[in-house]
Amino acid sequence: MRPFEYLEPKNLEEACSLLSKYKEEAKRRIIQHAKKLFSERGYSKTRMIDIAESMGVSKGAIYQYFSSKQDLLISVLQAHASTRGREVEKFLASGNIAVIATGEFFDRMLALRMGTLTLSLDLLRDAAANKTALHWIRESYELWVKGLSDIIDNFKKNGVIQEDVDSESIARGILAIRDGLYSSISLGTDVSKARRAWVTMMSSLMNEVLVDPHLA
Amino acid sequence: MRPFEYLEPKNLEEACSLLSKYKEEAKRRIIQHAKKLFSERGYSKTRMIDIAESMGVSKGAIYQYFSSKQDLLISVLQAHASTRGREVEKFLASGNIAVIATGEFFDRMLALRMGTLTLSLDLLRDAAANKTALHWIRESYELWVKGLSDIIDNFKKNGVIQEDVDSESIARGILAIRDGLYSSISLGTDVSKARRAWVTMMSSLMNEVLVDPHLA
Amino acid sequence: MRPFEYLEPKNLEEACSLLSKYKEEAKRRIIQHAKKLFSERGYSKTRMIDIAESMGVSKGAIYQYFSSKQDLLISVLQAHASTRGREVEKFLASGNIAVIATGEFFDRMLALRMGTLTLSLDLLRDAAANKTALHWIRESYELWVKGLSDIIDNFKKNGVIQEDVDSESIARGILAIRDGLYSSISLGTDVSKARRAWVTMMSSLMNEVLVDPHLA
Amino acid sequence: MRPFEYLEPKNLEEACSLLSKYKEEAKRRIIQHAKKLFSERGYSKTRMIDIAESMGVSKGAIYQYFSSKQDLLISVLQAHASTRGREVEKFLASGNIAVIATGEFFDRMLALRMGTLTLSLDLLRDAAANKTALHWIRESYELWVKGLSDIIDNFKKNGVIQEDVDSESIARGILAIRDGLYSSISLGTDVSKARRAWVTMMSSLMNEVLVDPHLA
DNA sequence: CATGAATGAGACTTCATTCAT
DNA sequence: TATGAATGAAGTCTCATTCAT
Repeated sequence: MRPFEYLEPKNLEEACSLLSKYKEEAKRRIIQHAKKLFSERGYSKTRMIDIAESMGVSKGAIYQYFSSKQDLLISVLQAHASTRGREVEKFLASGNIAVIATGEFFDRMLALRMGTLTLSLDLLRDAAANKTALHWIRESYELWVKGLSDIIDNFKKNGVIQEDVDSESIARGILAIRDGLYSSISLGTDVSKARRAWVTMMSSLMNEVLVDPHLA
Repeated sequence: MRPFEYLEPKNLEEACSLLSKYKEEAKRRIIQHAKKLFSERGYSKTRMIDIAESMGVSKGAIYQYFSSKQDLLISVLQAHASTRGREVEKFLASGNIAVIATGEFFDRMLALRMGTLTLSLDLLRDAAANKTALHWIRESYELWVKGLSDIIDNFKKNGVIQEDVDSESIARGILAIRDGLYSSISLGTDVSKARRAWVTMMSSLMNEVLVDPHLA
Repeated sequence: MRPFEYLEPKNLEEACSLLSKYKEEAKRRIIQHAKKLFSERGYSKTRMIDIAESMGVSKGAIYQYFSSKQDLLISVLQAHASTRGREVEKFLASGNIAVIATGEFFDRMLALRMGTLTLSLDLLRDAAANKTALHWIRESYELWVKGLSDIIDNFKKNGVIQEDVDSESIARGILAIRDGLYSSISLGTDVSKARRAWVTMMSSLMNEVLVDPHLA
Repeated sequence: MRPFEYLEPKNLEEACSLLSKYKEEAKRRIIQHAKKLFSERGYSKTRMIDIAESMGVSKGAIYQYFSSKQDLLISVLQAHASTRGREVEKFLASGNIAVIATGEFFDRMLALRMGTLTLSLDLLRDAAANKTALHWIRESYELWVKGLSDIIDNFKKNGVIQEDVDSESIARGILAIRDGLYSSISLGTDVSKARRAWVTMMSSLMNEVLVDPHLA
């Protein structure tokens, strides 16, 4: 069985194009399934055959696209990092800082973060993982910090946030609450309780840092 | 080689007592070393021989004290849970809420938390782990939440903290920041940056919840 | 290397059929080799690698067909039990009771019995073996007893054997001689001496139980 | 704990004597317990600690008397062989051949034979066992054959048994029935059924070989 | 002489990876 | 390109044996 649907090409050019697309899509699907399983069970406890079976293909098929399990992990993380880049952009797009203190915001963010933490920690402990992948993880975390800091700085310039707040520390604090609450959810905490904690903490924070807390 | 030093007994009674203590101590030391490695490398990636070699004994020796790797993990977690209980007590003993917003407090807490997060997530994904262990982890987390909530409630009664704050949500938020910052440290963030973020976040929070913020 | 020869399929249907046959045959061959070694060396002293090497494959290959050494033993016994069923049928097919007292009969029977005794005793002592396997062994032994008893009863009806003989006891006695002589052969007794003992004992028995001993 | 009771010596000579006796007895007890377990569970599946625990001593104690598990097995078999010699003697002491065809005789014989067969087969398959032990087993089996043959020959001389019977074959046949019935009992056959088969077979045989079958 | 903690060779089993089809 | 049987390195666990006490 093929990991991605096969379309009948009409000529050589289209055949090449379809093949290329096919391979692209096949890789994407493998990464998608691998990410799901790595996040759920952890890297070591996920077998290549688990990934293959979750897609309905054979083990061998995966090796057509990835040279090893390590390579697949790296690809999963790469894909993750680029997704994150887009997450940050979306985050930046939001015009009003106060939305951060809402339950909706929490839910949306949670969905994006899902699985990332365990994935990152797994790779981190894998001695065999190459330096590049490690670098991506760290860099992508700092990307978040930087992105959030910049937003805060922007709001400072616009007079929405007070001049004297430590943007980077606030950014790190917000991300920490996100990750900490996510971990607690992994450990069994109700999402509703975590959401409430988020709203409470963010509301307090907004009260402190906003020039005009009435906006929050 | 013995995993724990041998002390010369003076009589039969003392010999028996020493033997018992010896086994106790041997178990404790194995748990200690296992905890360190499980935390650093993860459960799957830590081999029994790694633990044995880190203690300077053979792998067979470990099996005198623990029937399997799983059993050892459970014991590590049990030991962890009981340690946590004591942590909560110490935490409760601190009289002044405002110390929470200090770097010293952060450092002390970090030391206690070291290794817990990764350990917990690892077990969580280990399908073979028994329900009891899972229960301990969740329970011990909720113990923290409860302990912290109670402290906050106490301060409310004493008029130190405002009546209308949501104690549980604040407690969850504080623990989330702790865990999130710890994770970021695992991922490579400087401890100093994490500490600054902690102090910033906690100071803001104190300003919000304390009746008389000047105390903070 | 494959444990069983590969045959070129002519079409898809045949390919599927061959694949299925291939796996069937592979299992059969593993069982065959395992049976030989278990019988010769005993279950405990036969390593999985011994079986694999005796077939010219790697030990991993065996685990594609059997989930554990225990599982393989069970399968060996199952195969044995079904073979025995066929033995009993062949035995029943023989029309003349007197052939039982011949050396040829002994040789043929010995070949069928080869390996069974030690195999059975081995399993019997293996506490981990499941009840089902134990049941098979016992049942297949009683199948022999029943089969032989029925033959004797038939000969009683036909007036060949005297009415007052205890069919079941005679059946058990005959099987006991068979097994006892086989054991002695295992312990080093010459086959020729065992064969002579068989003929002597069976001739005596026939003289006793036949209505007209001249037939013997 | 000591494997054999300790008696207070009164002088040096007595001390030496007691020590010697003590060691003798300790060996005897170990052999006794080892024989029981080897027979029940088989050599491979019996652990040194099982033997030690069945006696209430430590593993180390056994190594004071036997250099290895193999050595212990050899000793068990040696002890067995010498016991057998005495069995044969007792057998010879019985004056009346016809008692052989009784249930009492069967029961007595069964008790003596218990465990021997599996023990012998176990050693036989143990490649590491030395040639001497193998020789003992075979020799002791032939000792039985010879002993029984001699008795039959004696009865021939006394005119109790017919002159033309093949003593050795009859002897082998009788031993085969004994061993075969014992095996069947191991496999789950009722002792009562086995006993009845024995009596039936032996009665038939006596009828054939005795000069005056009325004695039987 | 007895003990039992420690050792380490060796067995079973898993699973990433290869490769013939 | 897809398949899945075969491979074999590597990990867990057992247990005979040693040896300090």
